[in-house]
Amino acid sequence: MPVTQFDVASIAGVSRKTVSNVINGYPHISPDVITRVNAAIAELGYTPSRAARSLRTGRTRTIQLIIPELDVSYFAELARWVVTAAEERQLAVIITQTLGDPERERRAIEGELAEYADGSILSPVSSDLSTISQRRADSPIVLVGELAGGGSLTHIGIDNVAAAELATRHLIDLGRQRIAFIGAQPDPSSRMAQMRLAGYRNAIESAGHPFEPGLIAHTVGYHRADGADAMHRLFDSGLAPDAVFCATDLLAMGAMRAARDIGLEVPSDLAVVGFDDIEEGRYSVPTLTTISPDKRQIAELAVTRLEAAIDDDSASNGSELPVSFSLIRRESTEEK
Amino acid sequence: MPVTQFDVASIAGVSRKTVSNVINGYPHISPDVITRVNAAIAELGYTPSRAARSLRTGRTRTIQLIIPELDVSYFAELARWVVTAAEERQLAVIITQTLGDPERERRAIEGELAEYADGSILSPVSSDLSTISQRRADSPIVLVGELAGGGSLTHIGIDNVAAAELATRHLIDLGRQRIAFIGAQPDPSSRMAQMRLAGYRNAIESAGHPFEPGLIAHTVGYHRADGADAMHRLFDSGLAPDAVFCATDLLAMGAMRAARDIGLEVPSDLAVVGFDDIEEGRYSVPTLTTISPDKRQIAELAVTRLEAAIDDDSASNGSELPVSFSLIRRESTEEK
DNA sequence: CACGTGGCCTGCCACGTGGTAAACCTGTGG
DNA sequence: CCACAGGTTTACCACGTGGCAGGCCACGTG
Repeated sequence: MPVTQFDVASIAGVSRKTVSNVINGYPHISPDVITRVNAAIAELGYTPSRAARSLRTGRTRTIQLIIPELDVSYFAELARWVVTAAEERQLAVIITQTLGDPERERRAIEGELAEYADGSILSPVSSDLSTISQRRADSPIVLVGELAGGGSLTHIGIDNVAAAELATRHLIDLGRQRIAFIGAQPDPSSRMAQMRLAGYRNAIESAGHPFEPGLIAHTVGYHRADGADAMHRLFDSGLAPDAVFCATDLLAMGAMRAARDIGLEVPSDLAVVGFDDIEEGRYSVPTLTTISPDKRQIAELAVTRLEAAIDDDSASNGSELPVSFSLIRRESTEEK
Repeated sequence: MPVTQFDVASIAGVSRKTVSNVINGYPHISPDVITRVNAAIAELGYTPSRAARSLRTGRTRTIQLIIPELDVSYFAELARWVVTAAEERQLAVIITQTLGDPERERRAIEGELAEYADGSILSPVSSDLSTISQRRADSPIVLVGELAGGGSLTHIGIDNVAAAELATRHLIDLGRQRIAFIGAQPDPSSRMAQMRLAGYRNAIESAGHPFEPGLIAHTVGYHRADGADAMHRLFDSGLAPDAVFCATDLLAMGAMRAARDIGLEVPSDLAVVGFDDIEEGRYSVPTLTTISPDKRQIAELAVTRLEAAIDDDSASNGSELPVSFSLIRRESTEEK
């Protein structure tokens, strides 16, 4: 049987409401009563009922984090900082995985949990934004990931096109001639892949290189295995790239592993650049040059903006919050 | 303004309670009413209030997963499967990070969230079990990780001593003579480190090797950086190990990276075995031999047992559920 | 002395739901 | 034609909390 404010009140010798007032910091309470109530709370180990409080106030102090997969390093690191930032603000975090499935994503956005949570942070996969902004639930949503504009939603993320361009130009500056791209998606709804590919293409073409479709390797997902597969296919095609820009660090890890199996030396035979700056790339052999988005900042901003939108409904206007990024040079693109 | 059963009822032309009955599958309802109520629910997009339902029933269908750090691969993978298993059972998962801090761990176990959640899955760090079993909150707890017996709590995990012994014996069987251990902890409350060290020692001594304290490298944590530090220290000590068993895969990754920086070849100069079988080790250069606990099984068992303990209070007796493990041989311990 | 004034505390209500038990309706047998 | 049974629907209550408004008391002022 849970301890309620009634129990505390009877021990402290006050009314139940006074206990509530003490807990909520109501200004006009005598120091004596405050002491007695707090003592009773401590004695009984009273904990407010989250359910009752939520029912009364309409707030749950819970947010939902919707990501594709928790064990993909980028999302794990992002989740770490989201949970950390939320804890500082006394918010609980419910994590929902979409597994890249649009239907799961839709349920996460429109379902019971979205209604329960005060707000959601969504790392979208494939949903077009129209679905999102037309949903019934009225709790705010903050989008993290690609800065896909247009909607009435707040977006937080780096400029993917510019970042991909920077990464590719780095390879061009190294003097590489045949620069491949790993991680293109046949599905045009994957904005992330589209934007990173666009950045790659910009850099290639503005450097006067020809854009060769044969150097674009499509992948099913963004895991290590996909990167390894793509690398093997690129090699088998006979086009013999001397550099590759991978849409994610995990793809790059798989690609580097495959390169080694093929007998290519990284970076001398093949320079590799990734995207995400997961910790793994700081210790891999060789260490991985990559685009580093400030994940901690993304998480902090997302939680901060969400909290603002929760406290003040009008704050949920669709703003774009750019986050800084940088190119981290490591062994995988050292000069020959 | 949220849609409630009243709104549904007025559209369907029935009482509010009938709506509740339809939702909860009460047996005696005319097909006509069921149809009308369901139509009204769909029309309004009604979603039951989690808060009100929780207040009434005392159940939240939410569990808490308490782990040290979400971005440590082992926990990320474990969390993935916990969330997956929970979703199948319509349970929401709140993730709390302890960051290895006993105080945070205590709060997670005794605090408001533990009370709110129907139960918690805890990957303990340093708390002695007495604290846990004497807590006030009465929601069940399932421990995952080392099988630290004794308490009245359910434990799920592999036999750490036997697993560590198997890993170390593998190095012995390779003919290695000076086998180091990375990941010992000065704090004796870290059962995980103690058990894996004990297994290492068992294997060393039963093979007739001397147990050399100089080959035991202590670490502050279990991250890649700690492994790298430890490797450098081992090398600087002049003891020149020809093999090392690391308490976690991340330590092994750091150790392998440091070995390379030092100029040691893995596995020829130094064989390395890890523990956890994180995906990274399947693609690293070299790939990592490791102890593979069945993380998916651990997660499934944890969620299953927790659900059982929730539905039936008597099921929360302290049982020990062993999980299978195996040694995965990879490049880091290939024959010279 | 009477009357505010303001600090302190309390009673009442509603949030949305599910359990309990009673009311209703329909058809059947005496 | 009435009583009864069983299926169907409903009224009432409680879960634990915070907002609101009002009551009580001591003190200072006219």
